[in-house]
Amino acid sequence: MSRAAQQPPAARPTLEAVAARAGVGRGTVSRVVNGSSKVSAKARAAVEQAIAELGYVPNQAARSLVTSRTDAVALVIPESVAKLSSEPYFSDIITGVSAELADSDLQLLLVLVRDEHERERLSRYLTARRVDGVLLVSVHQDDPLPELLERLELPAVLGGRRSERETLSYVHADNAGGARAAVRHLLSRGRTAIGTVTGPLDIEGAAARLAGYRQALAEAAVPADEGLVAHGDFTERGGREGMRELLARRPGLDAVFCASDLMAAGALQALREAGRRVPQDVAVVGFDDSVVARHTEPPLTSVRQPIEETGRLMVRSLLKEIAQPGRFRRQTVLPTELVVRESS
Amino acid sequence: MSRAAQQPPAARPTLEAVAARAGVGRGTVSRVVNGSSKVSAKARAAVEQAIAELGYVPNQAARSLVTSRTDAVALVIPESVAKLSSEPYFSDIITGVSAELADSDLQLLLVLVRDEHERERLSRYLTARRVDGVLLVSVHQDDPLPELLERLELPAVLGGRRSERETLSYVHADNAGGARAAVRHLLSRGRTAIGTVTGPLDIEGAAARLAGYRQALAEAAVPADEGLVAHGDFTERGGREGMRELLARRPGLDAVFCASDLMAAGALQALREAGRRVPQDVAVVGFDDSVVARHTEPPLTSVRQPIEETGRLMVRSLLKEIAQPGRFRRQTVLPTELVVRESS
DNA sequence: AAGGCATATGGGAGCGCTCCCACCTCGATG
DNA sequence: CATCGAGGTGGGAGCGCTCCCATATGCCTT
Repeated sequence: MSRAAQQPPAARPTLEAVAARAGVGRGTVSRVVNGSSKVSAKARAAVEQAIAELGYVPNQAARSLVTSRTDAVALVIPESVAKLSSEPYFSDIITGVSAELADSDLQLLLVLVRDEHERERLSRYLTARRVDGVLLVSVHQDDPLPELLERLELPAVLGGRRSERETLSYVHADNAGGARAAVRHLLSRGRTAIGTVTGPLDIEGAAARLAGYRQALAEAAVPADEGLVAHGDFTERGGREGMRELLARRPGLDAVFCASDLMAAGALQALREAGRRVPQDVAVVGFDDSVVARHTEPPLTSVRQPIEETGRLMVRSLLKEIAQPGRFRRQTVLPTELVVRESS
Repeated sequence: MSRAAQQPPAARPTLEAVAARAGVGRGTVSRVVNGSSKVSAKARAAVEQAIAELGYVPNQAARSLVTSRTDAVALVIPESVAKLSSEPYFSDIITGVSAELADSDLQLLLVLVRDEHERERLSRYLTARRVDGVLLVSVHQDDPLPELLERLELPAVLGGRRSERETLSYVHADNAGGARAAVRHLLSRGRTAIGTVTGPLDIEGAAARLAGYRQALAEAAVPADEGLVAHGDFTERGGREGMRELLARRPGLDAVFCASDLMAAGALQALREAGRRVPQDVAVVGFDDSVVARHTEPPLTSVRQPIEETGRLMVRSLLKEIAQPGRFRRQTVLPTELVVRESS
């Protein structure tokens, strides 16, 4: 007796069981569960009571099998460049995405792609259409994923874009504008020899920040000097090395714009190491206005971009695209804002 | 013609189609796909070729319907306390979990629980058994989720534990030991009036850190002084306020152990504000050895706990529990390590 | 009073898969 | 040479649901 009781972990009731209990047909129960309006008040009440009594919960697999919807979307984060934990960008994206998704009935699948092998796995997964849509952040120029998404006609929204002629939907911050504001700010502080440490230029956002830097200088009629441009990779180490390079090439520089806060933190280290005072000798500006910006010594002036908001908007675009797959691009650009602190 | 070609997005081939093409029965194809050994080499070759030619990918929903496995696990993060982005702990857990999951065929569902309403949703989700297992971090004393997991007999592993008599499987760091090491270190530096800012004590890890602090003092025969204990909540602000409180109550204190780096960063602010030098006047030690520890001024001495490893081990335990649901607890404690920097 | 229409309802068919059982081959055995 | 079992194989049944069509019900129109 006790054996029998413990063996089957309380088989879940089915639609059919609910129908029987409520004294209606399967169709009616299905209609109630899915919120159809074409059900009489009486039938609805009976069904709802039966559902409550039985503790009925729909079986998603069965539903999915017939509707071929999965009620899940994937957030894909290529982790090739930065570690999740050191790059606050990803955490904020996740927060925004999750928050916006909470009101829908969609589940969030998190997929970190570390290497070729894992990308392969993801491709198979997407080909199997195991999700209704995909959010993809930190896209590289030659990333094969966006193309795959287009080919599969899978609803997708990018965080960032591959180029200015992006064919997929995307949401991103006004990187060029933000960089421009940063450099103008440095100019307004009387700085003239302004260097920059870029991010990986195969990410359009990084390229746009470099372009913004150049624009601002050009507007101010400051002659271009490629010796003032060092290439980083968004990491702290990259920032440190980029800064050292700049100092070696142009010892007289009096300001630097870094394409990320993490790199700016690295730059601060290199400057300290070289005995330069910040901001007296060299002013520093970062990008992202992440947690680190407030904790460096001195705290960083930085370009704030609304990352969490980016995640939210990505979801909103994706939901629309899923609702009506008439794939028309939805491309959103969010404004940035300069936050001035002691480093400039 | 062109219309017809564009309408159906290339209906995916089914098991049946593969079987027809390979000239075998459905059963054989299923056996090949699922790696059964009871298939002749010839049949296997034929099936594999057909799969390749047709680009067949199994339909997970159909499979799930009959096996009632979902091939997905959920990582549940209650976001009530800290924001994902300011708390590097979560990012590292995610990284570890995702890495360890990559080799299995399980998908990672990320569920951030912000409020009662979302917890409700999660409960329904779990009741529907939409995942094969659950990873739950940052458990509170009175969190109803662990109980639900036990009731549902859903494989689950906690990051941390509810109490010392935890009945579920868990993985966590040796919090008490880490705190003890931190305080001993301060004692060895000649500090005697050592305060602490605790985390939320309904999290066992935070309580254990406080206990470790007390143990170390007791061992050294330092009389207990409740005036040296302030309560925080793991946030920077909490650390700042806790430190202010301590300074007000015990102006003569010469060291403080904070239960998280973020709180230590806040404490540094309060100390600066009060004109105390670190470490000359007051030594500071944090916990976690997160990114912020390296960026504060001065950089923080901190207790390193292997967070990513925690995530990995949680997954390993969960996989075992899923494989053989004979629910026997697997409880792992990981060592911590003191990292000494300039703040002490 | 008969017909017409909108609204509700029941239930068959079928989604793509795994499970399992019946069957079919062969080589080994008595 | 009949018998047996092990290894392979085909395919029926059925997982729980939605879709859709046939049918029923009630009320308004002429």
